[in-house]
Parts: sequence; structure tokens; C-alpha cells
Amino acid sequence: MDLPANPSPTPDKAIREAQDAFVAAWGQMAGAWGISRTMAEVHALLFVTGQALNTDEVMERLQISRGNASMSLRALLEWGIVSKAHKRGDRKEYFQAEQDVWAMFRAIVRERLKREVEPLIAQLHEIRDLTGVKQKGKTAGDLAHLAEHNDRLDELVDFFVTVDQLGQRFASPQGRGLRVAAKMLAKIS
Amino acid sequence: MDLPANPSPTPDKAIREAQDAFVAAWGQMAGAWGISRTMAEVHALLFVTGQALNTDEVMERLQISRGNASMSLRALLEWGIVSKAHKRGDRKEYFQAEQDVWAMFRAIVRERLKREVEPLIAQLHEIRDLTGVKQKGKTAGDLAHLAEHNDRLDELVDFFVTVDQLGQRFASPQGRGLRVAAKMLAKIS
DNA sequence: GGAAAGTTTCAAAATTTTTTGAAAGCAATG
DNA sequence: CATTGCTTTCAAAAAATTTTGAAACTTTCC
Repeated sequence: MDLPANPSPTPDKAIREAQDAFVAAWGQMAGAWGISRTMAEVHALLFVTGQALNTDEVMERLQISRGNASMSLRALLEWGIVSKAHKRGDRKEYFQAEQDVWAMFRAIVRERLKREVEPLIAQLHEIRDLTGVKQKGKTAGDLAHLAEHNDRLDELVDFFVTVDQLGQRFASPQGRGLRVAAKMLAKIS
Repeated sequence: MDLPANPSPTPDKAIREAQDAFVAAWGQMAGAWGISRTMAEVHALLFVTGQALNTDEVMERLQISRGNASMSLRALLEWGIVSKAHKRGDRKEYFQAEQDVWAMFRAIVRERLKREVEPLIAQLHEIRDLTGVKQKGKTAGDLAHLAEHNDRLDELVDFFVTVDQLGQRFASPQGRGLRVAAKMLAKIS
């Protein structure tokens, strides 16, 4: 095996370093986003290499166990920001990250609305119903309390419903998405 | 101590139940938002009661330790969604939650930009510089790799810079904020 | 249909995060 | 200025989350 004579301060090494640094940086964000460090690192690796990698390559590069790699990859598939690929003459499954940054974040927004915002709205509706309909036989003080409580919850529900609607509109897979929104908003102000 | 004769299916009890349910629901979201369950619960309690409470009241109602209550309250102050209050003739400190839902989320967005997005942008710039300027003495293959890598990072930086700018504009404490943006966006499309 | 290659599962172990509570620190009051 | 009431700190304990790795499962190929 002969190494290709690399004439200059090897650029591949620089890329590799940059990739590693990116994986680490992306991994640090994981906590703040409510996912595990490894899952973020696996995504970072697939994104930053731009290649389809198989489980063994991911394990090797990130030094993680097979189980962890498998679970992380599966979770990323569920988020819709990584997809499967197959290579001719290779029985292994390969995984590649969505490369379009805006499409990637549309998928993330969509998924977070579905997982976090919408269930919360449902719960808030239930909670709102606890103090809901009839308001009779209360003292003046009680009534005022109740009204304030209900107003607070109503405001909150309104907020999340608005967020959900906006999110839906701009994160839908079809939509031109956030990009359009962003440019639009940037002009106004 | 005589209890006030409460003539009807006590509304206070319903409110109390609703408050507890809200605290629990809000607490569940904590994980997804990268904060601790207790911190979210303390915020939920202050928000949903709408009152200024002192540390002991918070401890008592949520059944948490003094240290935990103190740390959670302090963190909420740092997020800018809870403020201190004082009561005449009482040496204790009281804490009250921002009651305007939109103001509350503007503060959260502002803080997350500062804590998460902006440091990430700085890191991404550093990483980008690793493969930065000159591109000479490379094979064709190397050059292509490098260009692709740099393009990927540039796209990502662009994305976060856009998010940051938009966020700044709409989450600024002065700004009419997200509310305006939301209504505007709702009309378009 | 069975051997081989690859993937998923999951209980236990490791790690990280959160919580506790007692001690130290501060500040108001008499 | 010392006592008392309140708040913060932080090391240790508890709890929650993440990771491992070997066994079970699935798929492909001959």
C-alpha cells in the first residue's frame, strides 16, 4: 500500500480536525436540546462528512458501542434528519444526514411541535377544563380568583396554539419553509 | 380558627387542583428544554398562582429542599422570568413570575440565543477557520473535498446567524416582539 | 433451510445530573 | 455589635439518564 505523496501541509488532516471539532461542538449542544450527547455526535459526524456511513464506521470514528450507535441512528431516523442508504454489493446499511440545513431544521421543528408543543396544548386544555364552565355560588373573592386563573391559562393556551400554527405552516416538509419566512422578516423590522 | 363556611363544591379546591396539574405538566417539559424539573416546577407555581411567594412557601408547596428552592429561584431570576418583590414588614424575599406570556417567551428566547446560539456561532467560526483561507498545492480530489466541507460549514453558520438576527429583533425587551411577528406571519401565506 | 452477516434489544454498569441539608455567609434589628 | 432571621453554598447522596455488550432476532445468500 503506497501512500499518495501529499505535497503540502495535508489538507485531509485539516478537514479531519475540523470534523472532530465540529462533532465535539455539536455534541455540547445536545444537553440544551434535550437529546443525548452521542446522538448529537452521530448526527454531527454524518452531517459534517456528508457521506453515507455504516454502523461500524460510526462506532469506530466516535468510539462508541454498537448498541449506542444503533439506538442513536434509529432515533435520528425517527427525527427524519438521517436516512438509510444502500451500497451495491454491500449488505450493510448506510446512513446519511440531510444536507440541506433549512430542511434539517424544518424537520426538527416539525418533530418538536409534535412531541412537545402539541401534547402540552392537550394537557393545558384538560387543565383549563378543571376550572371550566359554571361559575355560580361563589363568593366575590372566589370568583375573582377563578377568573384570573382562567385568564392566565387561556393566555398560555393561545400562545402555544399560535406557536403551533406558525410552526406547522413554516416547517411543513412541502413549504418553502423558514427560509422564506426568515428573508421576509429580515426585510420588515 | 373558624373555617369560612364554603357553600358550594369549593372552587378553591378546583383551582388548587388545576394549579398542581399545571405544575406537573410544566415540569414534564423541563427535560425537553434543558432545564431541571424542579426549576420548571418553581416557575410554574409562581406563574400559575400569579402571586409573590417566598422561599418557604415554595418549599412547602413543592416539597423540595431549601437549597433546591434557592438555586431554582436564583436561576429563574437569571433567566429574567422571575423577579424579586418585598412585602412591608416582612424580612423575607418574595418572588413573582412574569405574567405576560409573550414577555416571558421573549425573555426565554433572548436568553437561549445568548447561551446557546451565539457561543455556537463563535465555535463554528473557529472551526471554519481551520480549513479557511488558502487553497493551493492540493490535488483535485483534495480541493473538492475541502470546498464541500467549507460549503457545508458556511451554510450552517449562515443559518445560525440568521436565526440569531431574527431572534434578536423579535425578542428584544423593547420590541413589540414575537406577537407582532406572529400576527403578521399568520396573515401571509 | 441453514449458515453467515448484520441489526436490535435490554438488563446491568457507568456516568451525569439533580437534590439534599447542614454549615457558612449576610444583613437587619434591638 | 451581637443576636436573630433569612439566604446561599457546596460536598455528599440520590435519582435519572446514558452507555455498554452480549444474546436474541432478522435478513440475505447459497
